Amino acid sequence: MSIELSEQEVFRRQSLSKLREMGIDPYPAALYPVDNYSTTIKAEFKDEESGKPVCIAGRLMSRRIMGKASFIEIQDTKGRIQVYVSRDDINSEAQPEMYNVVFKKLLDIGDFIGIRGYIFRTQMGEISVHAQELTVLSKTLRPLPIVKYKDGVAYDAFEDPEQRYRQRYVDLVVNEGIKDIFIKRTKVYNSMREYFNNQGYMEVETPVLQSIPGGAAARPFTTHHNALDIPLYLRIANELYLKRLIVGGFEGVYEFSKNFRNEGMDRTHNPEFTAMEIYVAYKDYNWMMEFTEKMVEKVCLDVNGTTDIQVGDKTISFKAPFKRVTMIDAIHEHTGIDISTMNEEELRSVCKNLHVEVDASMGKGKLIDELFGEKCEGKYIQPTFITDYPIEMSPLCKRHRTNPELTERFELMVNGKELANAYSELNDPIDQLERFQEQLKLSEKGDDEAMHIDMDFVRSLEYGMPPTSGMGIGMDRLVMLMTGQQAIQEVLFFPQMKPAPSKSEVEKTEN
RNA sequence: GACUUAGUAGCUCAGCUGGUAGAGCAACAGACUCUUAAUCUGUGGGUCGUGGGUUCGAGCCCCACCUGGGUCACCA
Repeated sequence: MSIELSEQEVFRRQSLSKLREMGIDPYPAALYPVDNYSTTIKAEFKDEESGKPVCIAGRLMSRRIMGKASFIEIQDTKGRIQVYVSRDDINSEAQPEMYNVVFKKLLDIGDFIGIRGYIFRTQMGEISVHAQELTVLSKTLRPLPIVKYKDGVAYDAFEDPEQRYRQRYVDLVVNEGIKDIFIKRTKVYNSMREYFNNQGYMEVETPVLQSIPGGAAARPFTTHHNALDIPLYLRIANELYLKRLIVGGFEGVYEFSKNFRNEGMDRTHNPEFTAMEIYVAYKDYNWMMEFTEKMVEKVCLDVNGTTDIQVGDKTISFKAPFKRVTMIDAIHEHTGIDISTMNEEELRSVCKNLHVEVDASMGKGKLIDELFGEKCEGKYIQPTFITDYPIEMSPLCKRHRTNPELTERFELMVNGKELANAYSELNDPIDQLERFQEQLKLSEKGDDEAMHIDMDFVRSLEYGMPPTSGMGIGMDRLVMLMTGQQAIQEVLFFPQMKPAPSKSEVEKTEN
């Protein structure tokens, strides 16, 4: 059983056969000696250089045929350039039908072609390439969506998000600006690497498959190792492994960590996402705040050349330093209530009065966290460090040097969302074990996201970890901010999707 | 997971109080040697997401399912 090809697909397959009949390989093996790019030619051209030979390659994206001469647009990796193709220039003794048959009949929009020619300026003033030789480089069998542009405005853009994400390759080819988002994504990574490497910190790799999914509170993906016959989990964080490396004697280590969490999906959550975590010995969270704001400012400058970013209708300034507010002050500021001396019962009634939903399993720390989350978090649009979180919420974080109910923790809030999270790391092995045991109690109370106990990690602390500060930052969210995107799907090449109902595309055949 | 909204030609979209489908671009045939959303003439292309139901008759009404988007809940 075969599924019928569309009319346009049938025509393209016929063109493919005809090319072969004419002795033209539609998928040639030899390299094509490209020596220029569309936008480079346009940027660097000077009129006295008219006639300079170039060799370019790319997709044929539009055609304006006027009898014996045509203008086409070639799209290469950097952009588009217009090419003038005339019959008498590209026909040759070997291929006298190059223009009338190959170019006009057998080529389609989307096909890869190579052009040898020279640069010139048209009568309308557009810098173009005058073709002297046309080479078929790869024939396309499916029609691309046709998006036309005039003065930067797209007409009939390919914009169904389902199709754009499922077929990102098409999105990247036809929609202007999509590639730029991903180019910026890589610039963000490069800028951050440069920042860390310049200070002597080392990029490392730690296990993705873990037998205890530690370092964060989240539901993991589960898998199974056949040879060992044990369950394994895709990591939800890499924190505990990086700290083991600090125990081992590295002064600063960092990792861009693809993490996996088996939770809901929406426009700020994808089941696999990237966090960058860095740990530096002999530092504390105050040092880390400065380190973080300088990093974010540098990244923003490197990527955008400015510290002001437009996200939706808001302008966000990443100019360091960022504002710092303790969590208790934040709650005071946004509710008018001072919770600093309250016990669990008093907090519970505050939540009730403010209509913040709570349940019986929540302890004092969780209640404060809920209050902050409901009443404050969304208010911090400009980058702001929220500091000194309750101890129950932070089982891997060192107790605050002046208040044992709090921890030396900060989160960086931007655009009403958490962007980064950092601690003065807990390095007291006895305290760490007790905190893990508290988590176990929470788990028995019904909290299915409480942390697992990792005894090997505790053992490593018993061997001694220097005072250390660590910081994690959500790379996808950072890229969203740096590119002004409002959905995580827009900054991931291939966001997670439910499999589309298959109509056995593979069975498609001609006839 | 809940609510809501959508799925019609390769793409972007119309489609009346139910009477078995239209446009632009793309495609095909033709004209045109400086066009640029090229233009002009002509032509073809659709199991209207899938499966049921109501009806003389369903793209439209009803039910179920599939796959998106949005809002909420949980989370980074």
